[in-house]
Amino acid sequence: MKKRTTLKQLARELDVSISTVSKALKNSPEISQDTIDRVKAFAKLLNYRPNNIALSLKNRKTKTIGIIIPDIVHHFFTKVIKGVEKYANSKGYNVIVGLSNESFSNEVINMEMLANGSIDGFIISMARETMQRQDYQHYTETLNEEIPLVMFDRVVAEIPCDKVTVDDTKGAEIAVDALINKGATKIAILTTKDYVSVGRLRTKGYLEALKKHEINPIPDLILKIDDELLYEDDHLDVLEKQVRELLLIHPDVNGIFAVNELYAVVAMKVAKDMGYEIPNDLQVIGFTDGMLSKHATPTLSTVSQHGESMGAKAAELLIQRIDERVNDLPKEPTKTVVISTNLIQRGSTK
Amino acid sequence: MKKRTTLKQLARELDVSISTVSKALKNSPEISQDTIDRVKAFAKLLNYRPNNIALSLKNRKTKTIGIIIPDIVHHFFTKVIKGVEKYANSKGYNVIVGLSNESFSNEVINMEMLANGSIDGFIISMARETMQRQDYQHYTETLNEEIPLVMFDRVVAEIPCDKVTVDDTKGAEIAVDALINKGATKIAILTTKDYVSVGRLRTKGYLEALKKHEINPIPDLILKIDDELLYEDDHLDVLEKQVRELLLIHPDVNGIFAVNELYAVVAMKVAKDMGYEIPNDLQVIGFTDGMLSKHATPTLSTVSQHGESMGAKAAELLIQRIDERVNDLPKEPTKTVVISTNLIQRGSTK
DNA sequence: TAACATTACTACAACGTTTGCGTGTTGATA
DNA sequence: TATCAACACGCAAACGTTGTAGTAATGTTA
Repeated sequence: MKKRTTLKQLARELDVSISTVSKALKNSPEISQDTIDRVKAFAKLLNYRPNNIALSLKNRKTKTIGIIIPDIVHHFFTKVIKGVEKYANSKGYNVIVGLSNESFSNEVINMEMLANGSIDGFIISMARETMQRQDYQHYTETLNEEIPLVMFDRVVAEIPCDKVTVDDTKGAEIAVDALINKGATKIAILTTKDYVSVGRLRTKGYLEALKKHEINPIPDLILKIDDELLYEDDHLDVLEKQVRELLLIHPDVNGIFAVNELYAVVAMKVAKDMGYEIPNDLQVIGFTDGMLSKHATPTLSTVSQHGESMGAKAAELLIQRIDERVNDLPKEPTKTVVISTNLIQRGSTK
Repeated sequence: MKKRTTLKQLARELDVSISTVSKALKNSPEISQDTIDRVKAFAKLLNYRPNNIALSLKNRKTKTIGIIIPDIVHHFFTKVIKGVEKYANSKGYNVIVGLSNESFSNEVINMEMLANGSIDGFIISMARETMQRQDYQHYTETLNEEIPLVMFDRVVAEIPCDKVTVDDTKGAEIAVDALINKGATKIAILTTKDYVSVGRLRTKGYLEALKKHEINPIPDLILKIDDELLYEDDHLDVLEKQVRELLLIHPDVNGIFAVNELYAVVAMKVAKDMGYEIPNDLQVIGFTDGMLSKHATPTLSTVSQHGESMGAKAAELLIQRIDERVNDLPKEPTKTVVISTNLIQRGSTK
């Protein structure tokens, strides 16, 4: 295997010491201009570039951050990665991606693979299974080892770390509020099981909006769908069936709020099939502004989560913590940054 | 900053040498069972884990591969990453992601950041700007340094490296063939400018299918859209306008083949607006099987690219090359693996 | 001309591992 | 009681850097 150019090689060929070469390349005043020029010329000739791994070892930091997400085939997470990457790159950091695939053990394994010194800190959104098991040991261990950790979107209060979330409750409330103001009187919600924090919080926002308008919530109209079927195509028909049943029993539903865009799109499809006209008979609002929302028919009004901002913010918080740690600065208390949502009005509402 | 447990610490506290600790942890026969037990117990107590960076330095390999893609907010690339990650992880590799954002300089910078020893090899899909400029110096340099490189999807013949592509021509041909067999007689194509290899090749397939059926291609029906507006929302209306004009001039078009799903979905939208009924008046087939295809109305028939397989295959090829290099095996000639496409029939065709 | 400052380097340790080889201590054998 | 394995461990080098401290060879000052 051909070896890359190293200081040692340059030193040997130029007949000076390794330190001289190192210093010359850094324009150290200790070295004569003459030598500096010679070294630099030769280094360029051999296309020398310092070995990052050696630097990481010496400096005890890798300038790399790890991001662990449940699924990459997902517009929201993808936006977050983009935000992380942009910010991280601007600070000279690289980004290494781990996919938990919604599995607890994958999450643990991935974190362990990276916590061996490969990264300076983590950005994480919990796997579904981790939320279900409520087993957070790997997070606390990471923190015990003083590896900084920032959680986003799917967070949990028990872990004392910086967090970036969306105001799920508020976002949902605003969406449902909008539906009501646009004339919807009987509003259903398509949400997830309660262990998914975002589903729970958005349901809360739904209820609060109803309360504000003195509408009594009807349990039938709250459809808690098993999150597992969210991205598995085979199960989408289950979702369809449930929505169909809902509309059969309550044909006068004239508003639907869905906690993600896929539920919303599926609901629109079922409703259209059943003869509803959107938005006249039935108005729909989703959550997360992705490709589907933009290109559904009709286009879907939705609560935008600003994934890219979330990613950038998470990266910012993480890098701050890394600096704090590396420079032995006093520890700031952990903070939770809430990114505000906003409602994007499109064709599925009046 | 708290330092992580190292062999040195264990050695000091156990009052043995560093080598003894290292060997004990590896169950070396040189070390007595008694010592092995003591060391292991203590190591577990202090939660010792070997420092990956030090290992990387020693072994001269990082067990990390870099993937550089033009855009992560894109279903296809996301699928590829997933495939890469899965395969790489199964082989003990990590994946570090670089985003070129379709920009040449970003691509170069990203590669340089990683080529400093941070990764053992690259998996790359070219940025649009790189294709336009046809400047491949950074690829050849990488190869000169003997850093293995695998290109996928957007590849270029000039670079002597392993490649993974889709049979774009064949895939397009099959799609157009299907349209014709289903009764379409006047078929338009929505494609990209020619510098985008996939656009060019798919157009070729379109022409071949027409030829096979002895249909004369009509230049008007070949719409070469500037790829730049593909993911920039502001420009989507330009696309819409072009499709609308096409249909106004040629109202008897009864088939559309689009080289990606977004073009297809937009075309369907315009056509529906203009009163076409899909698939009865007009049949549509797209390329790339993403979220949009599955959830458009009607659902979109499409040529599936099998992104995940492509990613897995690319990773496999790359890791083979890395092994080859590390173990100084004789160099296999470079190969190009073509992943076959298949046509998924859905609601937009009869 | 002895003492000292300056210049231009080199040596060395350290970051955390692994591993081939050397070595001191046993107990057994001749 | 010398000789020799076998055993259990330590030493040192190596991976590629950086930075501190040390050192020759000059030139400058008293």
